[in-house]
Amino acid sequence: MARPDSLTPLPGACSACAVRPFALFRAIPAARVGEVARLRTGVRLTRAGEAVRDSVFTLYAGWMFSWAPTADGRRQILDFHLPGDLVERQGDLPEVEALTDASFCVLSRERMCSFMEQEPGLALSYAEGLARDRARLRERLTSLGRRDAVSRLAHLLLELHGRLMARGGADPRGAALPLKQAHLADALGLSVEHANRALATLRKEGLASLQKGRLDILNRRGLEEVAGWMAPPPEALSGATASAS
Amino acid sequence: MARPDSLTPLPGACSACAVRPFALFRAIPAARVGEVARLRTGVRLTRAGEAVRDSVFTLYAGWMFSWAPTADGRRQILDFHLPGDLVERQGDLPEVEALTDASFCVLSRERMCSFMEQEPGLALSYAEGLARDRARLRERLTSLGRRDAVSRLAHLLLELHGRLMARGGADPRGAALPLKQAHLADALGLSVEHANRALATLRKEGLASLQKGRLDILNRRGLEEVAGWMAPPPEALSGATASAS
DNA sequence: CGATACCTTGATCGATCTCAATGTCGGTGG
DNA sequence: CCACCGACATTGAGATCGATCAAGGTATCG
Repeated sequence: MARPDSLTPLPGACSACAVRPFALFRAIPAARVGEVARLRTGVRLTRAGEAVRDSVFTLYAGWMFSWAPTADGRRQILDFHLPGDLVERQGDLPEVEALTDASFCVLSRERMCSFMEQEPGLALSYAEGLARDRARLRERLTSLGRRDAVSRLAHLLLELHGRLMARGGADPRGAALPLKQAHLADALGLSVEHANRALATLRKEGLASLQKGRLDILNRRGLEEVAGWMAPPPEALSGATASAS
Repeated sequence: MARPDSLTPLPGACSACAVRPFALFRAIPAARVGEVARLRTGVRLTRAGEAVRDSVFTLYAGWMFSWAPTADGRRQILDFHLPGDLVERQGDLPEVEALTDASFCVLSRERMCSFMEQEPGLALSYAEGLARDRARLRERLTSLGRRDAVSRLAHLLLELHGRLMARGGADPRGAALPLKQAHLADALGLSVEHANRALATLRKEGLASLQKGRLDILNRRGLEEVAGWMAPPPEALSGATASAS
């Protein structure tokens, strides 16, 4: 049931890392990848549902999500993390939890900083990732502020599908999504019951269906329509450096 | 009525720039600030309510905001920009509009990028700004997802007050806020009428009042209480470089 | 003085929440 | 094999928060 690769041991050498083309270190020329290994303080495995306490790491396999608690004890999911993503926590926030079994490379914040000071390409790659995060958060903010439940849901499904496509983790008809309805609800600012009804609406309209961890896109055009989707723009300031999208 | 300094001519030399301590270029040692001037392609003035089309600039005086249109023609305000902020647009989005009369320094994206490649401190400073934006967006996302109207409003007022305090633009009792209720509504995902009622609630409870462009914080503790406020955490990955907060 | 922009208030409507069941399915122990 | 259990999904009914619609009110400015 867990993704086959989530607990696979990581390659020892970063040069062989399967997610590097999508990760922070894509910016480092192949010849110098050896130095990257020295930023790493360890490799970890974690089980679905566990909290992750490391403060800087690259997710290698599996999914995670970041969330913030509210005063009344509920939570808001801030972002989902896919293989290759750099995840960062400062102090206690945000909380990061493994959505599936997962493995990741812990990095030394200190060594990263000094490496970035010698290697502007790395700093720019880091900035590029932040700019992407920002763009995604802006899109979500627009959803929560101005779109109704069905539209929000459609939007999130398209976003996740797009991110998976970009790393070869999906085909155009759908993808594996290990989300429970509770995660959708917490990401979209809805109650679980209403998230369920929104999902049912998409299914009844023949637009998309999410069942048993599998997303099926039944009518892409229609789904984009209800989402009020606009194609994501190219890249941020660091666009000059950008490569894969 | 407009802020006195919004249309004041900018100093010719970046070394004399009043907002540099809060801006992207705070990272550049004083001795090298001369080179910064070469990144600048021009200085602009704009009137309140006008759209700004330049794609990278540092706001010098006045306020702006970024927003995204929705499919049904409404809008979501994504962020407010204060003097010293770096503002960036890619392609058409987000839209940026001047909230007050404003003046700003337009930068060459191309020259910025190449300068960052020689000057990692600048790239890190850029990243620091992005990380701050992200933190703010996360907080807003939590508001829109999980807090009610009054709490959202209290949160936004505290956030803006904090940002102004950090640059010496406010005292602990309040600050000048050139926002109309329509801006609050569009930032908080509310109707104007409901934003008005939320504001009235804060006033009636003796927590805060916003009138004629002036925010008064009447009961900070109480305001933080209804906001579900948690003190903002220190800095991001680039924290090693961080200076003022 | 009138016009315009902004704020305020009230009444009604509707989307979403809450609460309370019920259903489904995969596992687990007897 | 079956009974039960826990986690998750689904459905229904009623309560709420905030949207919408419709007037006014107020202030500023030409």
